[in-house]
Amino acid sequence: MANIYDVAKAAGVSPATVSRALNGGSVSPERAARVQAACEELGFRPNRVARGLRRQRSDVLALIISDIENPFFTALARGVEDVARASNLSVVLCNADDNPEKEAEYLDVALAEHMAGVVIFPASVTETDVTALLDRGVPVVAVDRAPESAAIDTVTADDENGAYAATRHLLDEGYRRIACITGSRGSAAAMERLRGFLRAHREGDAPRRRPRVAYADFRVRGGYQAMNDLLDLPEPPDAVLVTNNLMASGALEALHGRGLRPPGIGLASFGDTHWSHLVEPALTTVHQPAYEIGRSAAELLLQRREAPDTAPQRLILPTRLEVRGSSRRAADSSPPPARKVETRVSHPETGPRQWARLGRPDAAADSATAAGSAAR
Amino acid sequence: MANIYDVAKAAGVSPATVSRALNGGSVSPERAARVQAACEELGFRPNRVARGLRRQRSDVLALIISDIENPFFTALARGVEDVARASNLSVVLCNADDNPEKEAEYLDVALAEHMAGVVIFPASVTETDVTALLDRGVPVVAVDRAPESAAIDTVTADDENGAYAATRHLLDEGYRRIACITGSRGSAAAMERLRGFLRAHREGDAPRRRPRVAYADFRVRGGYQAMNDLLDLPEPPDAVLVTNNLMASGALEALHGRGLRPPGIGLASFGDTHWSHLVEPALTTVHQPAYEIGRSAAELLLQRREAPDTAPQRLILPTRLEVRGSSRRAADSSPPPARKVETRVSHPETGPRQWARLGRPDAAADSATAAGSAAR
DNA sequence: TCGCCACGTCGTAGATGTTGGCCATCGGGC
DNA sequence: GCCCGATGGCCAACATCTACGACGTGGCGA
Repeated sequence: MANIYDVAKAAGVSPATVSRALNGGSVSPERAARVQAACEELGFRPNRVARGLRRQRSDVLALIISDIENPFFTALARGVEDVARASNLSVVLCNADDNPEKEAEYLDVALAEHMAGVVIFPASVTETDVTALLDRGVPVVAVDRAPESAAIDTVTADDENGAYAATRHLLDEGYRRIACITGSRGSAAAMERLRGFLRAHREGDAPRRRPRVAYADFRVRGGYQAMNDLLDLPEPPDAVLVTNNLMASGALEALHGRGLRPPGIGLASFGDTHWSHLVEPALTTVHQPAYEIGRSAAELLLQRREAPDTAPQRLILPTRLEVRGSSRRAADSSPPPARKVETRVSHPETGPRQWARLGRPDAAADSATAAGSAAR
Repeated sequence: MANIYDVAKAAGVSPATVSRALNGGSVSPERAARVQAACEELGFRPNRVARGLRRQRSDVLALIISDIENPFFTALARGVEDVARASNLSVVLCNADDNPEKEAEYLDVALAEHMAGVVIFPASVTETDVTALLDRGVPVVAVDRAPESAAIDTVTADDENGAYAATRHLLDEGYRRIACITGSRGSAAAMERLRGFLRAHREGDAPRRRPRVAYADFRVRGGYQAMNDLLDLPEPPDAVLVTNNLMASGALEALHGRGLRPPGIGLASFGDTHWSHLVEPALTTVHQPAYEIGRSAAELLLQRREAPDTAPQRLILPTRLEVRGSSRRAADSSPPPARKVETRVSHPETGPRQWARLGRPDAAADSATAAGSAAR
């Protein structure tokens, strides 16, 4: 492939002039045109590897998550990539599977590749060490949890209020023995959600008894077992808040196994809304703004790239309660249309539910078109 | 950060010896040990950018798909990344949104970055042009469709037999007016699936009338509208085969809107099985081996990297029919356990359904554990 | 009118960090 | 003594960007 010397020769200028012409240096219009013409004629594309070596930084950023097959991360990844693309950056995808060693390997690669930045969902608050990156001036933004090793930008969802709203909703529907299936005590998100759940129980009209809490592992099987354990209690709950999408899937499976459905049992969960409006029993969900979290994380990264020495920011994005399923008080045979609730403001929903989250920038007119993607 | 000269100085050898010590050249054990020690002391990591420049190829491969938010691509991406990681490669993720221009930009980047290879789901059979990559010796593997511009390795699912099995199943259940909602005529996969659907109708016990086919756009809204159109016919179908997961979501939405469910209407679809066992009406699905397609594509890429001049391969992976929902003939109030059918061999299913596809290599004992990932 | 200075433009050379080719050296076996 | 293999050092190459210096021109003051 043609290199910058070939172009220089063809345009009758020096390589430096070609570089300046392409990267916004001061070049006379006449020469710039000659360079432009030579580039097109030779099909010249600057070698990004050589550029990266010389400039000491690449146009690639790393996204380290636990598993792209989790729809939460899927939407997050899309948010990151959309922002990156707008700045001519590429995204490398790293599935660390919640394994600190695997994660450390990827962090090493990010360092060795001189990457432009890292967006990370830390596998562990204590073990994840990003100081090597920071020392080298590579910006790092954490999602959901902040590693202890350093103070860095963080983006989170408003887990506490989301859990509060969902619990409040179950209480309003008349459920009185509400349990919570949450994640391990090591997860900040799990604790936040539990906090919101408990806060709703401290209000005036809530039952006085202490609500039951099951700690599972944020995985399908964990949700399945926790739900079965709860249902086996001598006094089983009449409603359950499940704090992530995978466990919700397992919990639903358990309910299916026993033929339980509302209004016999109330169910609310955190998670995405791809399919939760289609399942039975209908699932009220705390929608997490995964796409927006990804966007924000990438934007913080770009900001920090420009201004490395500003104080770390902590961003908390609002969640949204999507209410579905028949109310216990007004037991209705046909499912009512979903309502979306954000900070207690509700508005009706029209048309078929979209597969993708709303708010993609290019999805203004018809979000299904932009979001849907094609085949399969 | 320390470079190879620092290490050489610290170890008392030349930079070339350091390079050989790290890359498997012939170095005396004594010096190799000194180099090793120096590396660790200085925390030396070879600069992958410089290495890429010198070696004229990088350790990164591109995955160009239409949208990572589609679970099919999500599983595919995971398959690609697992194989890549085992060979110390990284994966950059590119969402082309079925837009040939966006796709061309990403192909350009792959060229400019001297990437190790490209796995692509072509946005268009006619417009997608990968010859520039091939000319530069960059291996390209196509998934699902083969671009016309060149003969390259391809990996596909056995769409035709999958559609046949699903249609056969609906016929066996006693449905007689089965319609098909498929994708645009431009998609090879859509045509393959339609072919299987029609083949099942040509068998002895099938109804003589010509089955109705709706061409939609492989998107949620397309499935919703197509289903509504079918139901508005004077003689609506009593069962429908939907040929992708997004349209299936829309079709289900339409059925919900009319309160229809089996055995009043039969439904089968292509797609993933994350949630299809939880929805109502229960969805019989043609499981596509997305993860395995990703693995195979990446493996073909690595093979071609080693042996560039072998003839292009065409790989077709089997699909699997996952039967659910009450049979029309033996109308059963409680849903029977799912059966999995592959080439007409069925085996019973136990335990809660897993979120992730089976077959992840490290998921032997408990696939939920490996697949589940953590928080959210 | 001449000279100096400032500015815009351009070319040369060097730097980025690694690897591989080439050659020299050394030691052992025949 | 010769040859061969193993080992290791030097140098160049990969393709780009940028610091520095040079050159020309135009303006302005003397």
